Amino acid sequence: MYSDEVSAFYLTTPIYYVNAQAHLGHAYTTIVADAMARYHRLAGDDTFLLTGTDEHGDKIAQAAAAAGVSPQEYTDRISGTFRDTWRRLGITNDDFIRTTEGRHKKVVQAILQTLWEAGEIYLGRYGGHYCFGCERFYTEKEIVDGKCPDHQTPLTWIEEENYFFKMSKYQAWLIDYVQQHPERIRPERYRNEILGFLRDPLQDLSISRPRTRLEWGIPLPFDDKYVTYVWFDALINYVSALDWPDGDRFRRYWPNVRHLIGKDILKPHAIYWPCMLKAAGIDVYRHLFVHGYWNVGGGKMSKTVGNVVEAFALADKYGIDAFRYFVMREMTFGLDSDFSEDAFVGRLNADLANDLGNLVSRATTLLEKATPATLPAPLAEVAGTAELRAAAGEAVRGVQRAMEEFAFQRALAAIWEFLGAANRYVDSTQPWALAKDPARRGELNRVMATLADTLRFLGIVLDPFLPGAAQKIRVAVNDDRAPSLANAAMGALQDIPRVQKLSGLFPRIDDPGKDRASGAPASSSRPSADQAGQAPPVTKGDFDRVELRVAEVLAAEAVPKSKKLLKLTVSLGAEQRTIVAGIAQHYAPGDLVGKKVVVVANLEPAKLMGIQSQGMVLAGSTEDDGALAVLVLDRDLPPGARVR
RNA sequence: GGCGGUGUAGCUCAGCGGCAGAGCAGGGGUCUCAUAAGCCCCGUGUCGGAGGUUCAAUUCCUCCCACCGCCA
Repeated sequence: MYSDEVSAFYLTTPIYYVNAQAHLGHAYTTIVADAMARYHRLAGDDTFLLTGTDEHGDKIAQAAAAAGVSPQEYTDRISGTFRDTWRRLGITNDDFIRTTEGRHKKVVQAILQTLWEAGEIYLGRYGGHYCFGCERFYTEKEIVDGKCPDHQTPLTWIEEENYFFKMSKYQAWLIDYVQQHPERIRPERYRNEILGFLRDPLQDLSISRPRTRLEWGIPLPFDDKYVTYVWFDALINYVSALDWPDGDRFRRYWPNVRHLIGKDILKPHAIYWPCMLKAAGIDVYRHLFVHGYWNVGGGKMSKTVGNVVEAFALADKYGIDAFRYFVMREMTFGLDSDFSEDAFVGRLNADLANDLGNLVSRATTLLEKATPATLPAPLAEVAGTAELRAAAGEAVRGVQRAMEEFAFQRALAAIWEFLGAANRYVDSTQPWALAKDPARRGELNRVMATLADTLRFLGIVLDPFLPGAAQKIRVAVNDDRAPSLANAAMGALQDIPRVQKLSGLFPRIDDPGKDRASGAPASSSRPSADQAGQAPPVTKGDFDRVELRVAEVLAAEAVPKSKKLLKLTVSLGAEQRTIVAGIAQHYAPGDLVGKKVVVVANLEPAKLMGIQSQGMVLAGSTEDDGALAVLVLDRDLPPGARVR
C-alpha cells in the first residue's frame, strides 16, 4: 500500500485523433499538462500523467486505405509521430495509451458488458441523414440544401438498428451533480454552458455502428455485428490505462483524477463521461479543466485555411523552453488567444531575455568573480535583503494559488514579479561598487550570498515551466539537490557556493524579420501580411502624394468581353469620372451603385479594354483573389472628401 | 430564433458602487555587474452607445450596437 502522507495526482490529456500531425492546439494541452505534472512532482505528490492516441473510426480506415497500408500500420505510424513530438518537447508523461492496444480493448468490452448486463444498453432503431465525412447523423434543421453543413457533400439516408446507452435517465442526476459540485468543471463559464445544455431534454446516446459500415473499431462483446461508437471507446482510455477495475494504478490514481481538455470536446467529457461512469459504478472524476482555442492569423486554426501551426516548428526555431513559456504565459487559461510569431518574439525578448536571462547572466558573472576572493568571510546586513526573501515567499504562494486553478499565466506572472524585485535588488545594492571598497566586504558577501540564493530559488520554481533553463541554473550554482518545492524559499543559504557564469540562457531575437520563412508556419501561412510588413517604410510626404478621395458610384456596367472589369461612373463632387475596376468576379454592376467608395484620384490615366480609366477604386483581397472587398465608408461624407 | 459571454490606454487584459489600473509598445533620464539588458520617471482614456436606480455607476437595472460561444 501507499503511504497516506504522499498524495496522489492523476492528470490526463485527451487522446489525440490520429488523422493529423500534432499541432499547436495539441501542443498547448500537452505542455500545460506536463507543467502541471512537473509541478506536482516538485511538490512531492505521487504523480501520473497520461496522454495517448485515439485510433478507431472510418476516417482512419479510409486514410489508411488511401495511403495503401493497413489501418494498424497507419495508426502505428501517426501515433508514433505524436509520441515522438512529445518526447522532443520534453513531455514527461508516465504512460501513453492507444485505443488499439489490447489492454484498452479489454476494458472497453468489460465496461460494455457490465452496462449490457445491468440493462443500461438497449437495441433501438434509428434513421437519419448521415455524413460519412463527419461520421455522424444530421437533423433536418442542420442540413443545408440536402448537404452536410461541414463538408457540403450529399448526405445519405441511413436507417439502422443500433445500441443505445440510456443516458437520458441520468439527466436529473447530472444536473444535480453539476450544481452540487460547482468546482468540478472549470473555468465556470463551461459549467454554465453545460447547465444551459442540460435545460433541454437529454437524448440516449447511440454507442454502436454496424460493422457493415464501420469495421475499424472495437466489437461489442454481446453482438459482434457492431463496433463501439467513437466516444464510448475513447473516453474509457482514462480508466483502461489504470487497469480498471482492480489494477493498483486504478486504486491509487483514480480518486485523484483531473481531466484536461479543449473546449471543443466539452460535451462528451461533461455529459457523456459522467453518465457512463455513474452507470458503470465508477466514481465521477474530480475536476474537468477546459481551455480555449489558439487563433492564428485572425481565425481559428483550420486545415482548410492552411494556418495550422505544427507543434514543433517554433520550439525547433526558438527553443523548447521559450515555446513552453510563450503558450503558458500568453493564454489566459479557459479563454481563446491569438498566436503570432511577433507576440512570441516579444515575450521571448521582454520576459525571457531581458528579465530572466539577463538577471542570470549578471548574477552569475558577479558571483564567478567574487567567490574565490571572499570565502570565507563575514556577512553583514544589507538593506533590501529581507524584502527580496519576502518576495520569494510571495512568488511561491502566488504559484501555488495559480496552479490550484490551472492559471498558468498567473503562476508565471508571480515568478516574474519576483524577477523584477531581484533585478532591483542588484541595482540598489550595487555589488560592483561594494567590490571596490575592502571595508565593505561583509556587505558584498551578503549580496553575493543573496544572489546565489536567488538563483537557487529560481532553479526550483522555474522547473515545472522552463525545465531546461531551470536545470542549467541549478548546475551553474552548484545545486545538485533534487529540485523540490520544499526548498523553494530564500534564507537557508548562508555561504556563497561556487558559481559558473551562465550567459546566453535566452538570447534576444534582435532581427525578428530575418529568416522567418524557414520553419515558421505562423508567418508562412500569412504571406501577404508578411510581405506588407517587409515593404520599405514610406514617409508622410510619400503618402501625401497619393490623392485619395471619396467617390460616389453613380453607374456601373460590365465591360464587354471582359471577365474581371467593371466600368464605373463616379462623382467626386465637382467632377464625374470613369473608372475601370477589376472587381467583376466579386461584384455585380448593381451592387455598387449609390455606394461611397475610396479612389486614388491622381492615378495616371490608363486604357483598359479600350476604355480610359481615370483613377482606381481601393479594395482589399486575399492573396489568391478568392475574396475581395471594396472599401466603403462607415458613415456619410460628401463625394470629393479627401482621405488621408 | 433561444440562452450566455465580451466590449476599459496604441496592443493584451485586470478592476466590477466611492478620486480610472498593470504588462508590453512608445518618450525622457540614469547606472555600468549584465544579453544595447537593468533601474527611475512619463497615461484626461466619451471604461461600446442611450436611458434609469443611487448622495455617488466603469461597477447595479433596461434598451440599443458590435463581436464571440453554446443550443436549435
